[in-house]
Amino acid sequence: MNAEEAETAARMFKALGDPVRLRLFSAVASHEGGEACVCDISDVGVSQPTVSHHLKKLKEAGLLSSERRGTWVYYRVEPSVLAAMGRLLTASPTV
Amino acid sequence: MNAEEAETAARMFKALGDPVRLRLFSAVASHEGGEACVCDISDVGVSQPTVSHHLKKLKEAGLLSSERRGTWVYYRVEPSVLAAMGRLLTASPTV
DNA sequence: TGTCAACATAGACATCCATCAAAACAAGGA
DNA sequence: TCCTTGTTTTGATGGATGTCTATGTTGACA
Repeated sequence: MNAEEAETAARMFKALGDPVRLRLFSAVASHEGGEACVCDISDVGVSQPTVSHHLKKLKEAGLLSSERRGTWVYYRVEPSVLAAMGRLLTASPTV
Repeated sequence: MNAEEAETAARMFKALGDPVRLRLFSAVASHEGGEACVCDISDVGVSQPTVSHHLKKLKEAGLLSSERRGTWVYYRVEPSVLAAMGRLLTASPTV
């Protein structure tokens, strides 16, 4: 694994390396339809701006995407990125 | 996912959320025999004490274990923890 | 147009973290 | 015992990060 690959992958792991973000991500992933509006997942113990801040981070890391529909903004997981991260962990050649 | 679970899992993701640590971890995992001494994997572009610092972090997160054999200290991956992290990502019910 | 609700941004602040140089520790050999 | 090599710990420092309050923006509706 070269420096560039490590940089990209680390950015994604880092995004999940915060308890609040991990709970938000998990809530979106497990929500009905694979997507959730912010109002559905905001009960993680921090203020609303903080939730918004963390969702932005997850989005910047490529783990979530968002779309506004009327009053609400819906977040959904990016399946391909998720699968890639999973492979990176389980496919480690622990010979 | 409750707060406590998130705390534990986030600690592991966080440990891999640094490019240097990710490269160190990958180097140990892909090294012959599934283990490597520090001298085998120190060429990641930072000073040797920094390497030691990061290896300690990975160890504290439960991702690596270490053992001293004579002059050298060998690190190896903890397969069970790795598998659990992989499951956490790929088993997300993206219904 | 005005108001309300959902969400995002800005700015401030305290804390954490990656990094290095220097020193300490551990083990083997002369 | 002294020296050399491999590894960890310590202490310092600059930068990143999580959190809040306050404010801005966007869209629905009367």
